[in-house]
Amino acid sequence: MTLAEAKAKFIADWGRFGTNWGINRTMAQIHALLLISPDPLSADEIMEQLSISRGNANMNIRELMDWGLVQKVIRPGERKEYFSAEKDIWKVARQIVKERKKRELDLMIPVLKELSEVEGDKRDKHVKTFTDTINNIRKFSDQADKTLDTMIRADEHWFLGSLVKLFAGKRD
Amino acid sequence: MTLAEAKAKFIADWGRFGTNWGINRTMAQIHALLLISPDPLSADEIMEQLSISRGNANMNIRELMDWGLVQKVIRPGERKEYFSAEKDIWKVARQIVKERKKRELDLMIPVLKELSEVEGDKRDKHVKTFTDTINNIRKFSDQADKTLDTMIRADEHWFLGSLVKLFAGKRD
DNA sequence: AAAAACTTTCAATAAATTTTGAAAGTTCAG
DNA sequence: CTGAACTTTCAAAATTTATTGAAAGTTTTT
Repeated sequence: MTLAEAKAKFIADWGRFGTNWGINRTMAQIHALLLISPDPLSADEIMEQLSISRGNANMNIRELMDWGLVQKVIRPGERKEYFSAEKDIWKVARQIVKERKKRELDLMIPVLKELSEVEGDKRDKHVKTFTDTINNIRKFSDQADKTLDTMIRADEHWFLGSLVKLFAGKRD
Repeated sequence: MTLAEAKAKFIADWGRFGTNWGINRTMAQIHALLLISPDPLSADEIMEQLSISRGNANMNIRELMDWGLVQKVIRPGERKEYFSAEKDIWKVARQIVKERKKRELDLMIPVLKELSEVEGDKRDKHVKTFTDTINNIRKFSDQADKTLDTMIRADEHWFLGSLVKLFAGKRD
């Protein structure tokens, strides 16, 4: 496989992968392109390489910056803005965990608390099943909240490795 | 908040949440409905409670069964099929991890291997950045593969709890 | 201050995904 | 077998999401 073929395949696959995770295809493709580019790229280069419009490129680059996965690079003496992606996948993973936690789990926890305070007679099985389920989800979420905070703080090359050892040790 | 209000809110929230994860709204809503139902529900009851069509209900129930999150319940002497969801969220989480791993990570690992074998001179920075990035992702994926397998095998109420202790201990 | 170089916005359009519902299929009791 | 009860399929329609591109906005140079 030539480099050009491999690049094209990686961009396509990463894009497809992204859509499974609620990320739009173009955003994932721009990310893929920047991950494999040795130097920062301008919006024009991204538009050209992915055959997308200026508006689309601009919007998705901004989104990637909001996620903390891409940075703007200004070259002295040049008007144009360039963009580069963090290439260390452990940092990328940590950043994604951090953002998703902030955007999802942190918003859900107070909602679950509110739902757990539903009125009604606990002897009614409908009430009981509801509160039991919500409380079960709350316990899980609270645990996940703490765990993810720890992972986010952990040293990059460390967290999954240690996790493996932990589980492996317990099992033997 | 009354039970009816709480149920409606939970179903709506769980549905919205699902769409962030590449799961369709209806599928997540059916799951939510079954999670809080003390007894199994028939397709007709699901259709009615969520105001959705028969085809939609059928399709998404089947998908939930494919994911191993919902089971068919046959009541002796009745023609109609009923459905119930696993209510233990730790089991639900494990099942989701297991399925996503199977559907995504297990497919991606061989692709990464193929991509890492790209031809070209390593002294070319384009080739170097490409292979370095792919290899970085491969290492991450291989680690994640092992870690997730361990998590999937772990006893239900255990894995995140122990994980938290590990991280907490390390930190202090 | 005007033009040039570039970035951002957003209404219109296109594409992808989801939903519907009627028809076809299946199973079973009589 | 036949019909009733139920489930599945799938093409068409509706909805949601993503993309375009031209116009507006901004910053820098002359």
